[in-house]
Amino acid sequence: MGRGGFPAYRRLGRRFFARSAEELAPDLLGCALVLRVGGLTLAIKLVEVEAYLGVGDDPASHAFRGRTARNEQMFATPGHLYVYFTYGMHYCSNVVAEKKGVAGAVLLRAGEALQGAELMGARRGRKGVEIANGPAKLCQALGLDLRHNGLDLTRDELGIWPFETPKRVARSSRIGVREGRQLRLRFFDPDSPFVSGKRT
DNA sequence: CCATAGATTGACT
DNA sequence: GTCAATCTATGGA
Repeated sequence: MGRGGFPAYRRLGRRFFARSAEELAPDLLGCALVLRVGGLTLAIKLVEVEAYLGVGDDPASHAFRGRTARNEQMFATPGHLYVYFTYGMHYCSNVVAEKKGVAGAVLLRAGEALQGAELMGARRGRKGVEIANGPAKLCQALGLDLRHNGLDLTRDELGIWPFETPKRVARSSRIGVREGRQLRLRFFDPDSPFVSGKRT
């Protein structure tokens, strides 16, 4: 049995992820992202995510111009993990949505440490809200990089569990994107202090 | 508080 | 060659 209150039978399965990124994104808020490695459990409650759409639908999406080596996982079976490297030094992670062959993903932007805060804080050189209030910070806290690209969140060492339901869900345009600003595909818990910087 | 520069590499045009 | 789904330090109000 999983220690830390994340038993296998409660883990989110394929069906939960198999829908559009825009539908999936808000339902990920309040869920726990759990990594089990070396007998250790790290858990983060998701408080901010962004949906990225498929080919030709969303100029800010890595999949906008079609399939490439980098964005391959955006077309994978739903429930997989898409990790990309950016700005020469950072990793960001996404949950794959839609159905196999159709691109769509949800960027994990920010969360609150639930378990393993000491280790994650040490990795980040920060504490409290600074542990995972940004997509690259969240990856650094969990130690996620390209080795984790393509993991199956329904079976592998990283998974997602229902944890709590946010009282409210707010919606805004996405952060750090130039095009596609009219698409309001950022979802966050407006009552959480653990969201990243701006909150328009 | 806010604004801005620099870091640093690979993917894509 | 250009620039990115970012973060941090620093400098000024």
